[in-house]
Amino acid sequence: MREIKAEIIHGDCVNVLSEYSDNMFDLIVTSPPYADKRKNTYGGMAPDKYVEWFLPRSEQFLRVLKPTGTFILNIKEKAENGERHTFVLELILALRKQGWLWTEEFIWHKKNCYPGKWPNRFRDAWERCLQFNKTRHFKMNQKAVMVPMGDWANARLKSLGKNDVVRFDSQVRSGFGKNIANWVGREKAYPTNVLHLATECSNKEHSAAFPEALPEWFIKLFTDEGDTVLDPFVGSGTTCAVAQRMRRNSVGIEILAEYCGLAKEDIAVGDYQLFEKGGRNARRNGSKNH
Amino acid sequence: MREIKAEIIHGDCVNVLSEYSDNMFDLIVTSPPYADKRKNTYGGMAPDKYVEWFLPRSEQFLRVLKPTGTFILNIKEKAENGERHTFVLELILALRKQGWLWTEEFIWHKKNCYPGKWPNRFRDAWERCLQFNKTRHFKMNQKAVMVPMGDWANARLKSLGKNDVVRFDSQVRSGFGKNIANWVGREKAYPTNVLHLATECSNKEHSAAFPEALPEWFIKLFTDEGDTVLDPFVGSGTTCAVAQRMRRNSVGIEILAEYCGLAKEDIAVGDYQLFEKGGRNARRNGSKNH
DNA sequence: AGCTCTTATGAATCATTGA
DNA sequence: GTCAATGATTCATAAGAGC
Repeated sequence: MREIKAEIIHGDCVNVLSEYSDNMFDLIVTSPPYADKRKNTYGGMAPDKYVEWFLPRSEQFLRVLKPTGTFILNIKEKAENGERHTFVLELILALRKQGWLWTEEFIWHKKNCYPGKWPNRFRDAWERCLQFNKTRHFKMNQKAVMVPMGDWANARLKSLGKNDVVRFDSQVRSGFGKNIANWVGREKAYPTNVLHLATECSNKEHSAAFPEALPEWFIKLFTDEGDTVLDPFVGSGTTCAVAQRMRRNSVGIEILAEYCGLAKEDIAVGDYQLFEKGGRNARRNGSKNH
Repeated sequence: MREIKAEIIHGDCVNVLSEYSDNMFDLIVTSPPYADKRKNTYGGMAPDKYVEWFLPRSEQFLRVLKPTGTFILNIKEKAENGERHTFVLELILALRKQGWLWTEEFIWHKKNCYPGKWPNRFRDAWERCLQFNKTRHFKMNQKAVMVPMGDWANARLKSLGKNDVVRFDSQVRSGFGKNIANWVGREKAYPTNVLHLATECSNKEHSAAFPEALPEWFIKLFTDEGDTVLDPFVGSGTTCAVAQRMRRNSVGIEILAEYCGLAKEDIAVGDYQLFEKGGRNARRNGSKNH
């Protein structure tokens, strides 16, 4: 078996990537810091400056991505003064001008979105997962995501517990998944461009930007084993941990030193997890269990 | 009981609305012709020209909508040459320049979306429902659209024990205090900005732009009984039929005569009036309708 | 195992207060 | 006034504990 490498690099991706050659990566999947009024958070920048800040970075992404590669950008605009901010729309337009193709917009439906109540707004339960490409002919393994539950379902088809039905329904939302028994021997269904995932609510001290299932899904869809994944805003290292577990090489870049430390721990545990064949949650709490 | 009126008017909404006074409508909800679909029937509306075509119409919408009213625009860009077209993004930006507030973007998740398979694209299972307003203080009846609560509340409300009010400590972190008193006597929760509705599989010959549940939801949310709803691209009349059933007055405008006929059938005899653009004079098509 | 019940918590938003 | 910080509101999910 070939060795799988996962690197976490401390620095600003615009600088770090400038030292990489062209056409290195098969997939870029990331959840950049959102524009925010609060200056003291993660490098917080004003929404008005966001596009200007992003473009030099995406220029590097465009260069280091293979022609058959894909760039997935998870982002959502905040409400401000009663309005949705338009910086994401402007970013899409600017990226197209930069040379990207705006291939698709996936919706991540956050089933357990943040609570709250306001006089003229409901809770925000979705985020954008924007797909950009360099060419129309990119790699896409549709079959890899045909079985939403993966090996898990095959192992459990015999028992047919209540939870099996529930989890299947929540993944597919297709209306025909009432009973997992119907699924046996049936032709597998392709997913749509709407992803139903819960955010992770674990007892951890630091929060991941997105749940592991999100990068996992895109890595399955847009890469093969042995390919190389980049997350230029890797945060606590979720993307690299998932990539390693799935036997994809990965490079994660993070500007905040304290996150880099966490990210490296995550990889180490993930490496161990290769033998476990356990779920995501097992890996999260791995240190407790072993 | 006051009488509820439903009018279907044959004509182009930009002309028809010019004869209406300011501030007439409480809600505008519509699903306009998509840019690339009915190109031949609507006079060559290429995506590139869409914004230009739309703005004179939305200028009328802005004028005839009450300050407390809401404009809901159901729209989705199609994929063309492997890319999503950007005309909807450009439209949002243009509408803001025109004076609209872009208050929210609801996602309509189409549970049973159109089947099909493509080499590098999954089925499109969602559409945008863009919410625009004239002011920040618009009418919104949140209680009217509440949904059954998750199961956890049922069990929870019986016990009402202990530290249900804890987490109020609220010193570190922006964690919520959970004040169980807010749940007493409640069986329903507020929805989110993601709508899960199936498309309708009716046997009608025309293709319904949206299922009845969609205008119904927004009419519930943004109007009271006796209010007045406008659909400037009413098509087969779905919006007016729903409005009448919910005891809201409505005006539907449609440029295609054959759709006007269908719309007429949808509305109970005696409760609707069908007008021709440009006045009540008997004209060429008048005999067909009356 | 397989239930139920308990508990923790998350890329949120707005009105108000303070500098 | 303009901008930043604080307080108030709230629900789906999963881990863990108990039976």
